[in-house]
Amino acid sequence: MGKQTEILENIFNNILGESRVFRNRDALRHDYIPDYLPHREEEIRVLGQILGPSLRGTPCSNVLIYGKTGTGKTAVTKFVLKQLAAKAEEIESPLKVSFVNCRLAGTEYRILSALCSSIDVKVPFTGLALGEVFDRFKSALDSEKIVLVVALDEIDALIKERGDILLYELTRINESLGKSKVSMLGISNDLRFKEMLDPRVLSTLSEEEIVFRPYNAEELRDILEQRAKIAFKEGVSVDVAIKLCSAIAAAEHGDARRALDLLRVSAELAEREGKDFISEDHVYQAQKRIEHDRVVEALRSLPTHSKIVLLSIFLLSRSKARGFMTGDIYNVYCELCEEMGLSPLTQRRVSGLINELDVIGLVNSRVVSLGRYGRSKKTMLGVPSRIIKDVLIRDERLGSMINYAPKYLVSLR
DNA sequence: TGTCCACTGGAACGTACGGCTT
DNA sequence: AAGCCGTACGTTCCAGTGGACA
Repeated sequence: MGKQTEILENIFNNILGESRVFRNRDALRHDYIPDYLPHREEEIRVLGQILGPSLRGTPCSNVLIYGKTGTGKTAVTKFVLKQLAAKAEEIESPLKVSFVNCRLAGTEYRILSALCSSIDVKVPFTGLALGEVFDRFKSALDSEKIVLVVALDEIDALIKERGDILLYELTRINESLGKSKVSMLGISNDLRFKEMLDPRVLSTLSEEEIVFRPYNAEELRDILEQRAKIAFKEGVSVDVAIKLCSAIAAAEHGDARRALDLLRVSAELAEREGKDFISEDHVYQAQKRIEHDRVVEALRSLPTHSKIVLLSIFLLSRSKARGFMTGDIYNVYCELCEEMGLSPLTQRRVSGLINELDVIGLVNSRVVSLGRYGRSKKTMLGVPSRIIKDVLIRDERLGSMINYAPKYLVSLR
């Protein structure tokens, strides 16, 4: 066996073999649903009471669930739905449940097709008119008696870009249904979501409301401790790490997802070092690591023109100025495009791309007024320029432009 | 006090695409 | 095969605007 083969063999064996730290790594993933959710007894009880009637074959009230990310909305909902479905099977009730993440689904079409597949209706990936899919959904529902509980996770994503036509249709579906009934459960982490909604939809949808408060540090600690028991081997010392992880996450938004990620990555770092304890230092390293990975990933998956816009801002930020007007960015952008033999997008579009970069957090921009000199957006990098350079320099087309000196910049002085 | 800059951001529209129905 | 559909990504057009300057 050659030396290199041996090295790889070792690495693989290490990964496949027994971990010194983990017993069940999945327990730290945020999509893992434990059989007990600490500090959410009340929410589970209330949701159970609301959905309960559906077991008897009568439709239940529609519910709106609010709360910031990582407050357990999705976990509680999935937990309750799972038990509901199990109970329904036990007593042979005509109840079906369907859970759709609107943001992941992406489009109205795919949301509808997910709903269809939950009642065993096959629809093609694309090609059908929305109305056609909706009709199939309805007629399949009414072909037998079904009580369908539909959970729409991240429902705000559906409204924001597409308006509430689909939601409107869904809330009114019961009126045209004979035997079957549909109940809806909307989950949103945007509290302003209600304002964007058609009042008619809102009143039907929010017959009941549940608000999920963020977890505080102690509650987060309980959650982490519970998961740690499942995830880690006995004898692995994690108490310090758990304390720190929950403190950090509590200081941010009380986000359990964040806390779990932190703990998992810290543990992976410890594991890689061959340690059987997780230190505070591991947690701090993990914090940096998570942020770094997030940025790198966001950066890499950017479309070409967004990258060029970002590169323009990067090049501009080499001058000492702090924050750049859209006009300046656009000029540099056009120059880069020409240099690379690409036709530039319009300024309107670039302005939109800057907004998108702002949303991801790669840049920070705000609208400022310069009085006589107009009104524009002032934009600066939102992440260390080092990272941007490191990623862009590896880019096939953009790598060579990283040291380009824009003529426009020179002409400014 | 009004003017007017340099944009912003909404809205309507165009085009390309994959993939269905008929 | 033709025709239609939803989606993604752009363009074109334009009304609206905060505040420095005359």
